[in-house]
Amino acid sequence: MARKDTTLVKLGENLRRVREQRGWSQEELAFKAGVHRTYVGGVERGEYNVTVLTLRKFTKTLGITVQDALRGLS
Amino acid sequence: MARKDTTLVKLGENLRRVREQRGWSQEELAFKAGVHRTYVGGVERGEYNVTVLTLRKFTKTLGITVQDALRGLS
DNA sequence: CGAAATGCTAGTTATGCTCTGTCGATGCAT
DNA sequence: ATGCATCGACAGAGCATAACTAGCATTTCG
Repeated sequence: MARKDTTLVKLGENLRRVREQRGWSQEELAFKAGVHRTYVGGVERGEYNVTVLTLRKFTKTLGITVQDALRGLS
Repeated sequence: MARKDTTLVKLGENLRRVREQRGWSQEELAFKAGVHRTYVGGVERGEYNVTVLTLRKFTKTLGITVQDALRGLS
């Protein structure tokens, strides 16, 4: 898909920031959210065009809203 | 995907409300947003798990933010 | 150094999205 | 009252890609 689209990069940055605040590794977040480890990395790098339901898995696990995750996108 | 998931139904309701406020048919919105006619209907009915970039097509066309579209989801 | 965390690639599976077409409801002409 | 056009719900088939998985390379940091 639109690899490295600025919207997706921004989303990835937001998710990574929160994950690091929680002190979790990508693998920990992946397990808690029920997705694959390498997928978390790809999302954080803005390489995947995530679906709404998958995004909700991340935000619920991280304890933030979908709005938070999408904050500041161009 | 998770057809009729409450999150997707809510998203669809939000998008439909704005489209109707604009006085546009599904086909008009589809054309302006660059997606297919039948897909708009499906999204509004909560039958599709939209991706972030597709959601942005809708929100940009409708002149709202992604946050607006995702407002009030359970 | 050495181990854990992450990056990256390639291949597969599941599904997002397109496209064609049918149907019933509605409205508005003639 | 009967065309006939627009609109939206819905199905089925196919293509594009989101998401999963395994494996190894690289970075990070004690």
